[in-house]
Amino acid sequence: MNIRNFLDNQVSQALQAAGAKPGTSAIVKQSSRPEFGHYQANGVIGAAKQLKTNPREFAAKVIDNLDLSGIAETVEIAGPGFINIHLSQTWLSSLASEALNSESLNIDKTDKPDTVVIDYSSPNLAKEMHVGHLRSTIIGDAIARILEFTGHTVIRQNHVGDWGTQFGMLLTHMQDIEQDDQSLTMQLADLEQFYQAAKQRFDSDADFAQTARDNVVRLQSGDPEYLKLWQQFIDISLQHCEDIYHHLNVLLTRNDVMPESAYNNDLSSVVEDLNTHGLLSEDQGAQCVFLDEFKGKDGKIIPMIVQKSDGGYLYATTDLAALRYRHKTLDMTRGLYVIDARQSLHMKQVFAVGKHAGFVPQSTQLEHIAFGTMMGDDGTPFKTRSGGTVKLADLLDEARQRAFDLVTLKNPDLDEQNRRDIANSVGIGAVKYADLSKNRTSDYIFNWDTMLSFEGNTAPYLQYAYARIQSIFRKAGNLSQNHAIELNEAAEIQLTLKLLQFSEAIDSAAKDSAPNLLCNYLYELAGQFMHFYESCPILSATDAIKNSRLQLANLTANTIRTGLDLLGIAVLDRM
RNA sequence: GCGCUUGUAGCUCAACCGGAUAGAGCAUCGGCCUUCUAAGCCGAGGGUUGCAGGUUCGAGUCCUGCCAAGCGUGCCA
Repeated sequence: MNIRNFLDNQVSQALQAAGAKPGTSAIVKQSSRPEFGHYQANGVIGAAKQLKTNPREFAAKVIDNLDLSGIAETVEIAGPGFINIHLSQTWLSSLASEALNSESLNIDKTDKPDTVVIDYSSPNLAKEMHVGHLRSTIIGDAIARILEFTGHTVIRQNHVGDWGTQFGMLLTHMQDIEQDDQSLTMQLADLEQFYQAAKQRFDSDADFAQTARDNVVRLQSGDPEYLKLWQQFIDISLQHCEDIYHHLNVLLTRNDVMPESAYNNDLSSVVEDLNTHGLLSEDQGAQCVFLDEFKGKDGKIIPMIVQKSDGGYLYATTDLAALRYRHKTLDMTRGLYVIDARQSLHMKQVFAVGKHAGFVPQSTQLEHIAFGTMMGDDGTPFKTRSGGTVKLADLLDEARQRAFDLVTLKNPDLDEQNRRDIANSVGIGAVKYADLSKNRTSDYIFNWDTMLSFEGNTAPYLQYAYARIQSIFRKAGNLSQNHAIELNEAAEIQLTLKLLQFSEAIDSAAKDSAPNLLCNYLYELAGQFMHFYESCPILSATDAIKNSRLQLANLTANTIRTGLDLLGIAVLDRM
């Protein structure tokens, strides 16, 4: 049940019954201030303007056509012609009971399910995952979970980079130390160092460099020995990724991996298809697509190059092949690409060329879910103190360690294993939430102290609210189900209303692929709960009130758990 | 040159197809632990929403022009 949508429908119908043009929307929103009720309709004024009538008089006519008996306590005209709706407390409490008795918290599934292909994480397997992969991985994972929850068919695609010239260098280095199996396993345990070692040989040893280049050709021509070596390297690198995904509580598995190399055999036909559609033109030896829509004020068109003058293909070609595959084989109706904002021109080109070439129908909804760069305190891209890239594994270790220190400080009596477990959820949750709670389009400043202060709008705040509720339940003993919810105190009403708005938060997060909207909601919910917790004692209240408040606490816990789960963040019974 | 993105409190960020008095957290200051976990709660101060115009009942939000920053822009991904 999405209350906003429900009221919007009701008021919109009344609006049209009162004489507004068909299709006029009531624009119902949550009220901006408590004295304006629970919801306000903003569309009446504009509709009255269109009809050239007095907004307040028109609003009265709309109310005459609006029947919210049993739902609204009062419906009133305010200001220049707003309609303020105060919901009935009995309606709110009955909705809360319904949510409590529903598996899905009474959240509606979409009536227009899409097959959404979501491309996220997509690291390059030549190196170890670093902080540059963090945002795509956790934002994409949250969006995938949210869309799945709202009833869409979600197909995850981890478009890993497993092909390219660096592999010649890596495999050659690997081959040289393969004789000693033990040593190889050890060296591959740190892929970053392995890459650096191979790179150093490549740069300083001309013979090695030549062998590496020859080996790229051997690999690409399908030499079985080299393919075997390559497969071995890829397996190990993927295992590194899976370890990270596991620690991060990200749902990607090996089944979701659809590597670049999988499209190798499609690339030439992509170029042929473009030619068939008359999109291809040769320029300075390269095969290009020039589209008018990429023409600037200066009259120049930025082309998309799909084949180099030496005959090699580019990532644009691979992306087009992937697009075609996602339509033909996966039946995608909506495609989301959770990729760095710097690729926005590239994504626009892929989408435009893909549609012109008929790789996907015009109706397919293709979206670049862009996000900003992760910055350090100084406003430059996030690096280690010595200027190197930060390995994701190290970053997560630090988060867990810092959280462990804090848990130990706050709760020294818990045994160590317990504190480790709590620290894992708190540390990882804090890292993810800090990112997810921000509007993804702007650059993101990563700061340990802000993130792991564990105060204010952070994952631990939400986890703490949940842990407090669990503590109450432990003390309350058996929880009687299905007890009536009585709303008397302002804090109870506000909490209930907020609980019932979970559906609205999920819908807006799904619509805009914006997990931060869900974060905002959960933070406000936890805040409402904290307020309720302080002002409405539960266990010491009389039975009727105690049971009622326990129901509210229970629904709050279910909502926080579900909401955090959609973000890929765990809850804790104690912390 | 052209294009994309961003500019809101000292700092990090919100503000839901334009809505009523622009909200939080951190930091600062002041209160609250014999009462369900103080990782909490209550309160105070802090703003010309980069600048200038425009559109209208109403603009942080839309349009135009400037300013500033970042990124991208034919054979890396």
